[in-house]
Amino acid sequence: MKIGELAKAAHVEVETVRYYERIGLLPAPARSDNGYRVYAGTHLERLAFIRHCRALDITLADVARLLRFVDDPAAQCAEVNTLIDTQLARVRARLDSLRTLERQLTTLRSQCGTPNRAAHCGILHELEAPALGDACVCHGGHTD
Amino acid sequence: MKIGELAKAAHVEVETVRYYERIGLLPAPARSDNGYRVYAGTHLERLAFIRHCRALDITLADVARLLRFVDDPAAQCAEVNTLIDTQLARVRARLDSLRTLERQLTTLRSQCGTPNRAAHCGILHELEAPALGDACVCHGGHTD
DNA sequence: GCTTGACCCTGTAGCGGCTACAGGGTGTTT
DNA sequence: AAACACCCTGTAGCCGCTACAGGGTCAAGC
Repeated sequence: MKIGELAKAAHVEVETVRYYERIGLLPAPARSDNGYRVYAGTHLERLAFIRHCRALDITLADVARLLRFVDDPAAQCAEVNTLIDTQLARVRARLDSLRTLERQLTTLRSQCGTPNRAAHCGILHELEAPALGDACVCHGGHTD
Repeated sequence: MKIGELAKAAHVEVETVRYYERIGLLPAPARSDNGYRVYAGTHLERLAFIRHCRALDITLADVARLLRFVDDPAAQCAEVNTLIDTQLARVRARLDSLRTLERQLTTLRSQCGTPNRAAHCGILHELEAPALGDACVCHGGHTD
């Protein structure tokens, strides 16, 4: 399998495959006489594993950690649980902050009904508010 | 006001202030005899404006656009509304995808009750599944 | 046999939004 | 006079790719 075929099979860009090799996530494959990379089925499996993790927004550093378990089936997998838990906590924290952000932006948006001169624009006015030490509609009572 | 004082007042790193100047968001201030930057109140206002926008996760490119309205109070502010709407749409899209992600990770996490050998770890097993063309618990029936 | 086009190679730079140095100068305090 | 906090410029690093530039290789069609 050449790199283009591998990439297509895994729905990944060719450059991404080379990138994963460069950072050591994907082992360097054999080369044919002309210098082209030649991949085996195990490479596709590993690449699919990586992409599956990435679809779950797991960092490449954590993917590397998970791959160590793939490579060492006899190891205890407690760290795998911890890693998924941490990832879940990260996602939930980000969810919380995005929910807050949504509220803030909605409130901010409601400050401008009909477009106006910038000088009287409710949105710009609110964005400027904390600069003057006032409270703003989007960030509750405090100016941060 | 020296850069350290400005930074402290706006709860920003000194490097960030210099960075904003370098990319043209913050106008270059006057310099004192020793070459130190000397800031006026308007700089603090502008910096607070930028940070307020950043707290709302508005990109620096969009902040630059907003600042143009601050600088030109006679302009029509319709673009401001559009910009906030776009930002809100971005946040909501990200919220959707994070909610999906949370479900997927929760399902994945449930695959491992008690830590085990990696060879029998339900989580690793599920992460490997699509590599073998099987369905995985986290991504529904299809293999992505 | 010569061109076209699709593919492959290496190496490097860019994205955003900072952050962190290195290697220097300045200014106040002890 | 030394210690320390602050300031300066310039550059490189973070993440996870993506996009070149500048080449080589190979099969198909004329």
